[in-house]
Formats: sequence, C-alpha cells, structure tokens
Amino acid sequence: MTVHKSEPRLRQRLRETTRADILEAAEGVLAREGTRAARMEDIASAAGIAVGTLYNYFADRDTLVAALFDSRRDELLDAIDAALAASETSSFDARLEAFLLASFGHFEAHRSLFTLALEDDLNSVRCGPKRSWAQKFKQRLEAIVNQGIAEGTLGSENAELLPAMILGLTRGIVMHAISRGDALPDLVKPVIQLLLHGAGRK
Amino acid sequence: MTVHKSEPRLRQRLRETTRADILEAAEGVLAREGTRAARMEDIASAAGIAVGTLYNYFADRDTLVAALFDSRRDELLDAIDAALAASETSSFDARLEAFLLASFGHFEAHRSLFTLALEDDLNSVRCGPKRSWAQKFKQRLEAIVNQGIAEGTLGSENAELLPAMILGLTRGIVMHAISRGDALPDLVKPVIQLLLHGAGRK
Amino acid sequence: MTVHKSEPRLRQRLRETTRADILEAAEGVLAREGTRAARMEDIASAAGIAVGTLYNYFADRDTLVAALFDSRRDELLDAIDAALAASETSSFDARLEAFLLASFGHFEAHRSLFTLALEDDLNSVRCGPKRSWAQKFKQRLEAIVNQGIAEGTLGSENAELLPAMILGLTRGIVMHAISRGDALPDLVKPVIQLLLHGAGRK
Amino acid sequence: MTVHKSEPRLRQRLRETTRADILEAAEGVLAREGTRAARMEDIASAAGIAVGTLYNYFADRDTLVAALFDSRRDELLDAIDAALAASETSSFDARLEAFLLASFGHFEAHRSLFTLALEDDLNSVRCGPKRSWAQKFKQRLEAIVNQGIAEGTLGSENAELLPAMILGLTRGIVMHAISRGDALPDLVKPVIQLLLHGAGRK
DNA sequence: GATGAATGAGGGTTCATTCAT
DNA sequence: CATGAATGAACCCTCATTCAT
Repeated sequence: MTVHKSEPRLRQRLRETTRADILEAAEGVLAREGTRAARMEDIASAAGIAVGTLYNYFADRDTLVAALFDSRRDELLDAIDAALAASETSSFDARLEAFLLASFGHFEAHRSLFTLALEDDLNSVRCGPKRSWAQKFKQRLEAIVNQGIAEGTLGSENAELLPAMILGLTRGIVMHAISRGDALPDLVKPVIQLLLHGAGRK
Repeated sequence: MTVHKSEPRLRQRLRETTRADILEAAEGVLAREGTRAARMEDIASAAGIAVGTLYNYFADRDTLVAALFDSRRDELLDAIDAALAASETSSFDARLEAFLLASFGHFEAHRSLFTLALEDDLNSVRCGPKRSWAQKFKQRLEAIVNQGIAEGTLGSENAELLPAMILGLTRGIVMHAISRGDALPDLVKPVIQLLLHGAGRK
Repeated sequence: MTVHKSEPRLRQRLRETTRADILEAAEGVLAREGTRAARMEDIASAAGIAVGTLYNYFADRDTLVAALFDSRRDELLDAIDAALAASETSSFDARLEAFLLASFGHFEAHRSLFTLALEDDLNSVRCGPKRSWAQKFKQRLEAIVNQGIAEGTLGSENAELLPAMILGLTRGIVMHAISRGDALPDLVKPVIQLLLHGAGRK
Repeated sequence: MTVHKSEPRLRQRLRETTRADILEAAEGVLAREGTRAARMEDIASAAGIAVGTLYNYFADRDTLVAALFDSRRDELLDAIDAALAASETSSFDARLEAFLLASFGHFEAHRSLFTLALEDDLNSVRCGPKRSWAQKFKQRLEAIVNQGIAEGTLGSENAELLPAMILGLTRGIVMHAISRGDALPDLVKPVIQLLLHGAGRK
C-alpha cells in the first residue's frame, strides 16, 4: 500500500532526476560544441539515453536549450538570494562581498557554460528582457547599491549607472579569470576596492 | 598603356567595394536573424547579388562571418589607435577619454552588430585568442594604464587586473546604453569618475 | 470447480469486450484523424488504456487497422445475410430492398468509418482481394441478381456487370447522403427504380 | 539579344517541364507504394533529381501530393469539357457517351493513380469540398442531366439524385474494369443502357 | 565574374514497438 | 495483464556548397 502510494512520488523524483541529468549533459555538450553545433543526438548520448527520450522531457531543441539557461540562471539567483538573506543585517561592504562570492562560486561551478551565458545579453536584447540573466542580476545589485547609498557608504551620483557598471566589472573579471585559469574568489577584494575607492593614487 | 596598367587597380577597387558591401549586408542579416539562423541566401539577397557570388569573395560561410568580425574589430582598433596617436602627448585622463570616445563611437555605429560581438569573448575562449576582440582591446588599455601609473595618476595595485576591469566596465555601460537607448558619449565621464575615484562617498 | 471451469469463459468474454472497445475507439480516431495520421497512442487513450495494452490484443498497427475493417465488414455482411435469410422466399424486389436497407443501416451506424472504407477498394487492388469489402458485397449481389434473372424480373444482358454497377450505384448514393446529411433509407426506392426501369422517360 | 530576351521563357518552360516530371514520378511512386508510404526520396529518385530539388518546386510533401491530385483532376475536367464542347449540339445520348468516353480515357491513362483517387471522396468529406474531384465531376453531370430532361429523354423524377448515381455507376464500372483488366470503352454502352432503360426485362 | 538551380549530407522530430515494473 | 517511459529507425526538410550557363 505504502508502496503504491509513494510510487507516483518515486516516478516524479526519477523524472526530475532525469531532467536534471539531461540538462547537465546538455551543458557539457553545448560548452564543448557551441550552441550552434550541438546536436540533439550528442546531448542524448552524453546523457546516456536515446534521442527520442529527450522529447519526453522537452518539447523541442529550443525548449531544451532555454531550459538549460533558465535553470542555471535560477540557480545563480538562488545562490545570490541565499547569500543576501544570510547577510541581511550586515554592512554594505559585507553584503557586496557576499554577493560577489556567491556569484563567483556559481561561475566557477559552471565555468564551461558560462562562456555561453555571455550570449545571453544578446538574447536579452533580441528576445526582450524575459529570459534575461543580466536583468535579474541587476535587480539584486540595485538593492545593494541602494543600501550602500542609504548607509552613506556610496555617494549618490550616477547611482542608476552603478548596477550596470558593477555587472560589467564582474563580467570582465570573470572572463579574465576564466581565460587565465585564475581562482575567482581572490578577485573579490580588488573589485570592491575599485568600486569604492577607484584606481587613482591616494 | 596607362589605362591597361590602371585597369587592375580599378578591378581591385571594385572587388574591395563588393567585399565591403557583402560584409555590410551580412552585418544587418546577422544582427536581425542571429548568427545561428542567418543564411547565405539571406546575406546574398541583402547584398543584391547571387549566392554563388558570395563564394567568389569568401571561401565559405565561416570565413565570411570571421571576416565580418575581423573587419569590425579592425575598424574599432584603427579608431582607437588614431585617437591614441592624436593624444600622444596628453595626460592619462585625456587619453582615457579619447580611448573611450573612440570606442563608444564605433559601438554606436555598429550597435546592431555589437550585440553579436558579445559572443566573441566566448570565441576567444573556444577558438583560442586569435580572433579575439577583447585581447587587442586590452592591449591598448594596458598601454594607457601603464602610462597612468607612470604619471602617478593611477596607483599600482592590481594593475594587471585593471585592463580587464575597464573592459568589463565599458561593456556593462555599452550594454546598458544599448538596451535603454541612451547616448553613449554621455557615459564617458561617469566611467572615468568611477575608475579614478570609485563610487564611495568622499 | 464449476467456477474454475467458467473462469476462462469470463476471461474470454472480458478479453472480447476489451478488443471490441479498442476497435470502437480506433474507429473514432481513424475517422477523425485519418488513416495516415492516427497514432497508436491516440487509439489507446481513446480506449482508456495504455499503449502497451494494445499490443496484448493486436500484433501491430497494421493488424489492428485490418481487424477494424474486417470487423465492420463482417458486421455488414452478417446484417446482409440475416436480411437475405429473412426474405428467403420473397420476390426479387423485396430481397433487393432488404439488401439495401440492411446495407444502408450499417453505413448509417458507421458513417464516420465509412468515409474511410472507401480506401478499401484501393486496398483490394493493392493487397489482393483478400480483405476486400467490395468482393464479398458483390458475391451477395450476384446471388440476388441471379434470382432476379431466374424470376424473369431482370433481363439477362450484361448480367456480369450488374453487381459492380449496383455496388457503384449504392456507393454513389451513400456518399451523396453522407455529404448532404440526408437520411439513407429514403433512398432505397430511387435506387431500385433506376435499376429496374432506368431514368428514361416512359 | 533575342537570346537574352527569350532566356526567361526557356527557364520558364524548363521549370514547367520539371514540375510535370516530378508530378509524373510522384504518380508512379504513390500508386506503387501508397499515399501513406511514399517517401520524398523515392519520388525524387524516380524523377531523377535530388531530394532538395523537390523543395524548389513544392513547399512540402502535402503540397506536392495535393498538386498531383489537382493536376490530374484538372486534366480530367479539361478532357470532359472539351468533349462536351465538341458535342454541344448533339443529343443527350451522344453527349453522355462523349462524357463517359472522355472520363474513361482519362482513367485508363491514369489507371495507377485512379486507385488512389478513390480516397478523394473521403477528402471531400474531410477537407471540405475544395479539392473535391467528385464535386466538379457532378457539376458536369448535372448539366447533362438537365439537358436530358429538357429534351424529354430523361424523366424528371429523382433528378437531383441522378448525378450522384451516375457518378457511382461510373466508379463501380471503372473499379470493376481495373480489377479485371477489362477495356473501359466497351463499358460505355452498358452504362447508358442501364441508365436509360434499367436492367428490368422488357 | 555573376547567376541561381541542383545537390545531398545532416539535423530535428515522430511514433510504432518493447519491456521492466 | 496493464502500464507508460525508453528506444531508435526512418522520414521530412534545410541550407551550405557547387557548377553549367
């Protein structure tokens, strides 16, 4: 009886697992072959399943690719939100650091995909801001920036540009680290330093 | 005879013109359809020529697309180099401003393509640093940064990270401006401000 | 014991019921989607069972479809044979009328499938006369025609063409009625009239 | 110059020829393999061209198949209309004979396809009367029947059913001839005989 | 050199069939 | 026996590339 009751749950769980496995396989293949060249058959065999099975989980290729990017974006946002929630009462500096550490950790974990995520900005222009990765990223930054201003840590000039600039800064650093193989967490301090005090000589 | 001698020149010039027309047509089509979906026939008809003719100018699709990005990158680098040459004896601030103005001007002119150029970083990771846009951009920045340090305008900490960060900053601002339709030149000052003094309250 | 003896019977009966349910579901789906587009899964879900179960009753798709047409054909022939048996001693006119009424009744009941049964002639050409619906239909007509000749009601010229012509006539009328929504039984008289006396003015 | 002017014509003519060749190849393949099983590749190789070329002439498989049936239907109707025009002033009997001869001739020429055309009635029910073959066939019959009534050769009872019945009759006879390999023209007389005077003994 | 129809390998997708639960 | 997810052969269609005119 218990068995019969829980069976749907098991099914459900298995289904979710398989879905996740497919996305992980897709991540590897897309990163290796490129978004353009990645073939459904490659993804299937990387996931250890048959082509047809892919279509039991995703309506078509586009849906699968979109699901992959959505999934990774959501994981990133969740990590950021958790870090922000954990540092709710901290100072601006601490929260910014928490934000960057969470972000960098996620990029590190998905280094391969991240190279592709860069195309995303482009999508946010082409497909509208719906799937945008940068959009939601900026929203979190806005909140932090506002806190910094309220606290008096940040000046209020160019406040509306700051999120975009921090986002760019972060990206520049991540690309730099990825292409040189540097460890990301070490780069948190320099970013904060530049942000608060600039690179001018004191 | 002179006529005969110069005829090849005319031919040559016509050839170059057609080549440039094709690239311009390609720029529009790629921007509109995306790198993935853009078809050779679309490019040909946008250029007002037959498909086959494309192959008299470019070996294959990949070559054409690469030529497009190379061309725009070279134009950007030429504009930057000209601006830097013109401000050879100026101060760090002035040269940085010249650099940013030249860059932003180029982005403004190729707004449509620029959304695609973002994929390029990705390529620099995947195809090696050969075609990289960012790579050469950074080289120019390195020279400016070094001058700033030598002049005493910039501090010397994290000097090796600065080019990457400025690059990112620039990109963040450009994306922001593109998605909001803002004028790019207005954003030069804020970038320099952040770079030199940070966003912290004085 | 008796119980044990009759259990197989129950099973047998259940099996037959399910089989019939499947065929009925298939009839609806084929009529709605077309022979080409109808999918095994559609049939299964219309029958309220799982795809796999279909294969416990029919070896494969072709077998199922063939069984459907065979089944409806046999029902038609049974109805005709019953009508003929009931009018065994009647005159030619009466028997022909009985024949047509039985046929039309069946078409009326399977209006949806009948549109498909038209493909069947085609099959009788392509797959040989085995599954033919028309073949057996004609056999009955032959018997009636022969009686008509023996009775002296029909002339004997073109006797071998008459069954084919009556069959065609019947079909033409049925198609006409189906496409216009007319009631079939009303059309029995006109068919007999044409058949016996033609449409020429007396 | 003339050459250059007429080139488009040549192109046009070649295009039409190829289109016709494709339809003829398709006719053979469809007849051999069935509407369901016929593959684009088979059609292409039967036409002596590559698969891709098919798509330069027809948008997709459905369009090609529809074009085939439309084409043959139009040819039939043209043949009928020509026969009717040629016998404009003749009596009812003569015109009916002309009609049947024209029809039978066309069926004979497209014997292979005709087996498939039977599916068409079905389509006329499913897809509406647009592509219908029978629909237009009946229109011609209506005109002839009306003439017959006006002339006094036909009685006026059941006049609205006559076209459908003649159509059915014709079909029954054609199927009979096809399945037995009989010559169609020989069957014109019996059809007219039945139609005018019935099969009853005089 | 320009043209654009022909080519055909290759990819996305479907769906009859199987089989572990 | 019922189930329905997994399978993968098969098919439609696309589009980069070629080549005869």
